[in-house]
Amino acid sequence: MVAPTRVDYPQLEEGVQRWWDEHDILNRYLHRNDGSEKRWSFIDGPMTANNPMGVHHAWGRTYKDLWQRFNTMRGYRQRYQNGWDCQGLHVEVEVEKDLGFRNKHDIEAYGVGAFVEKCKERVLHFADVATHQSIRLGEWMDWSDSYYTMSNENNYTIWGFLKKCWQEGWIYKGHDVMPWCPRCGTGISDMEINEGRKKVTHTSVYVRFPLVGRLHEYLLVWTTTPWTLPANVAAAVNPALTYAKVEQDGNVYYLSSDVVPKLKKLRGREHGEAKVVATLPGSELLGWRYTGPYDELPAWNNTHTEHRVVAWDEVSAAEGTGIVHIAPGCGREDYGLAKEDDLAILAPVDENGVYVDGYDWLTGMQVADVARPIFDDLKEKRLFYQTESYEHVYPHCWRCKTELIFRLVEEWFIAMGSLDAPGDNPRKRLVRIVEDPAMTWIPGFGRERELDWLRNMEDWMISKKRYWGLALPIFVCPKCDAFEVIGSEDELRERAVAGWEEFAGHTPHRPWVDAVKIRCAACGEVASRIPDVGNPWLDAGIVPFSTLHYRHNRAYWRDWFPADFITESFPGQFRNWFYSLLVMAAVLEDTAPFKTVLGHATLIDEFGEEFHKSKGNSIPFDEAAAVVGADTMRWLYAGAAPEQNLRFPRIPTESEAAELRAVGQPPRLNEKWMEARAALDKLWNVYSFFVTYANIDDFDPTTRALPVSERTDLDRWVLSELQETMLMVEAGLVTFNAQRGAGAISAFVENLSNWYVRRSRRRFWKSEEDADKVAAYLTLYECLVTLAKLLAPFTPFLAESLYQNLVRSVDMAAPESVHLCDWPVADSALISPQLRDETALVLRLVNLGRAAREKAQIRVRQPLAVLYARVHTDAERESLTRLGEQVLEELNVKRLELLPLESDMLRYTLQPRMHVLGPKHGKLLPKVLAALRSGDMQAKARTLADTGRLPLDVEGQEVVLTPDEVEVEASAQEGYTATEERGYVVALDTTITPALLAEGLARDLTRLVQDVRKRAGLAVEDTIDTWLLTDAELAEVARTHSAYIKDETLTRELTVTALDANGQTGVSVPPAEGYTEVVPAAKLGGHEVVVTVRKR
RNA sequence: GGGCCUGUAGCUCAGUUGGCUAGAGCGCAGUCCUGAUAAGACUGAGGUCCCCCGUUCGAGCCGGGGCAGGCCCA
Repeated sequence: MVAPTRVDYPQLEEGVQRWWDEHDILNRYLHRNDGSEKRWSFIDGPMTANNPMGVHHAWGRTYKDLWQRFNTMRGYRQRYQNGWDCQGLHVEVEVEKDLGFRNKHDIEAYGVGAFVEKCKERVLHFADVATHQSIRLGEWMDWSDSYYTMSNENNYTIWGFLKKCWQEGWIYKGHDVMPWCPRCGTGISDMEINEGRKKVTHTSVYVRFPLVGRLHEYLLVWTTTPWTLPANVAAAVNPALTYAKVEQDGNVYYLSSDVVPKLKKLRGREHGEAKVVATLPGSELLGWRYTGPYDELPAWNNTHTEHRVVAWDEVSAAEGTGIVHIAPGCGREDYGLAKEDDLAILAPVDENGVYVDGYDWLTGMQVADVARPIFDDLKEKRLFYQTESYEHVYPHCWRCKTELIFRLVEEWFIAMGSLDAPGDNPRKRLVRIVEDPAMTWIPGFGRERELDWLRNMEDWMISKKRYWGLALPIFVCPKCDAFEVIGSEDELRERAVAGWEEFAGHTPHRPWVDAVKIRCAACGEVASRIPDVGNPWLDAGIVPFSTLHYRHNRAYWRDWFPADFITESFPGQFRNWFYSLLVMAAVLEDTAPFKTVLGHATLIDEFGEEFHKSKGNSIPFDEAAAVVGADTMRWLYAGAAPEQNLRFPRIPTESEAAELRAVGQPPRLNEKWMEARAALDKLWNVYSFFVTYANIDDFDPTTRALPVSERTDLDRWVLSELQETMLMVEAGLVTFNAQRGAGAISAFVENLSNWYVRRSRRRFWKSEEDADKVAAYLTLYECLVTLAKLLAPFTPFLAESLYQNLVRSVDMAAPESVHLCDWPVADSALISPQLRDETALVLRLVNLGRAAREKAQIRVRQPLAVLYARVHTDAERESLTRLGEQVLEELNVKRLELLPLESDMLRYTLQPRMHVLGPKHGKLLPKVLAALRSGDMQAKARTLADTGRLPLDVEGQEVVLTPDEVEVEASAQEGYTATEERGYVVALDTTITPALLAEGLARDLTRLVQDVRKRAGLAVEDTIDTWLLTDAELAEVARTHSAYIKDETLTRELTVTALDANGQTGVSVPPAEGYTEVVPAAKLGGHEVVVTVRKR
């Protein structure tokens, strides 16, 4: 067995990984439970294979691996399948960047087929990169069996899903207004829009709309996007706002009352004085007709409708005129309003932002170029009022910085239906599934979040006008406009009337699948697939079907569906993965796709910022692993509260780490990391301690045995704690609470290190090998081996290292790896509540004793004669007669005396127990308390102690209190060196006799020699000869206590030489080859001493 | 505007069904202990438990109303 005192985690992990690889441990782990009756189904949410993995991905992956490992050790058969998310715009964007493309034309010119192949290549590359990074994390998956959402099976299973939706009548073609880059010719998603907002100044314009039937009366409207005026169909007012009727230059304007002052500023030279002649509520304007600014255009004339004033609650007077120009084809809110109020919709521009036919002189012009011509045109038509510079934050394309426009596009949707509607629909199914308490959400608020989304979400827009993605299997007939959905590759082949040969042998992607034509079932015309690709969440949502062979092996699917467990980062997933999983399971089987979902919050950097590639603060996982180690990160993640954002501490830079490595040191981490890893470091210390002495003693645990019943209280206590820890870790993990599990392990390591090992050190370093020593070895060994197994799911590398060194080095019959071991099961017979309580009592008294020493300013090395203790119960007094020795040893006191009740060191106070008295006395309670607290407390305490009852006079009535209602608490009388806590009192006799003083000096001296030994570079077990040169007084002490000093310092021969009053020595001269230190007088109670040690 | 969550020590957070003098870790100051320890122990400084109102003998906790922050949806 070998264990350095300091551990270099990254180095250790590299070694363990190499060993795993050499011994094919992963494979044996994957097949360990092949024959098991029990199965546990985990489904991996696919990670985007578009970039290397950052440390923020490792949080969730730690959870995934942790529960798989835990359940493997518990004997559950599993699939261990990892997944990669492959299709979508984010991949296209990266490939476009790589190729230097700027827009869709570049892609078309390059060739869609070649471009799609590039996307595939990129995905395969980064799946490979992330696989290696995940292995570095210690994540154990069947890496040869990862699923890819771009696979044929995944895509065709979605086709089946879409066909089912279509058969139910839930697929439809709809329209939506979305942000659009006229240069790139593509829609911009909500995620993308957030990256491109910029502050800009536009020339806004005030326009007057002439009211029909009210001569010279106008609505005054305002817009920052003049190019949308030709698409105007309505004007919106807030019915709750007050509007003013203003007279100016012989005309009448309507606008929000709040804006009137602004009008005076605006009027400029062209307009005269404005006068408010009346006010009226917005509701009165509703339904008024007006003449639109571009009614002369054919596009408007084709609508066969009129412009009118409509109501919109969102209209405010904060900007503009309180009357909003509505162009439903050019604005999201406008479009929403149009649907509500059944307004006409004009879509004036094409995908390049150019006016389409029907807009007369505008047709063929770019939106970016029309502001000035439109102002001129309005002036000519006498509709122009004024322009105004307006600064605001406006969305831009995050790739090419072009200002976005809002544009009506045709998209495909899955209808969600309404909860109020009659009959069946997806929304009803989804809500029912998520409301079912059989589904567990951790943290619990997740369910409400998801339900909120499900109740309020719009229909699911599944189409995107791009290239790399699911080919939506929707075929539209050019003649009769009927559409149908093809549900599988077989169906496509059967229906194909053209292009099949061209497609055969390709993946179902653009452009190859586009070649296939079918015959319209309704009219017999040849129909083509729509060019759109699918929303990538379809790809991820189908996974519980596609990867479980839903189409071809229903028995297998039934075996693994639904998932027992999924875990992902909460933010976003409510409307992404969780949502798509739910929709697909609801549509296909009307059932839940998973039983338990664990969500975690966001990993943030040391400054509280989210990790983001574009911010430049992303930390590649393997870089961090090389410095802090994978186990350290895993421990940080496992110990974190999943519902709270987790701060990732700063890691040393490459150069800092390299500097230390150059001198053979592991990278030094900051306090935050040290704190996060404290339990692991502490465990390593204990382990290193054990190995040190086991080596010295040549201790072999396989050849020794000693029944637990024959071991000491201390041993049985720590074994009891160990069993309880096992129960707690298991209880935590079974309920998907890793924090609880990690916390239990940390707490145990703390107890093991700070009490068990601290109290047991002497048992290990004493020279004779008796039953007590064997007991100590066996007990500590048991603790360490069990900890290795408990830690295996959390920190697989460290656990393996401990296990190999502790177990495999002595027992070749044991499982070859800790990850092939069974999960340790607690032996409840070893749990002793009595020992737990007794040890807690000892610890309490020790702490009180240390505090008392602090108060008396007497260091622990100075022995004292008597410690007085006051405890509560007879049982506690009895315990102390057995365990008092531990208290005395720890506190360096000779004798323990229990204080009698009547001791004059104590005084008593009466503590009312509110939760008993409160319900009993209610409103009378304040008076009862007053009566209790008045008068002689000591006498009352005595009465209660003697008679078991305490009568009180409360407003002439007798109220009797009993011991379970009032607690008698002892505290120390003033003037004693005593400390107390909740009625436990510890007092010290601070008299230091000359004998005690000498003994204290001897201990100081011993400690000094130990320090010298250490600095001399001696090994722990080296025996030495020691020379001391000092004054007569200390020399005398050293001679008196020589046996003690020799024993403690492994000194065989101790030579003490006293200086006489003149500083002259006697005879003995220390050898020149020894190691000598002069210890100044200040360090040893005023005695200077020269210490020499020499290895024998 | 709607939903969910959060507000307690300098920082990060606990705080059980309402009950005595509100806790922990880190950090800070001091003392101690240590041949396992980059460890540990003790003491100290540090709080309007976001604010207001209510219920109650009693509110950090329950109810109402605000304020501030986060996430999501409009």
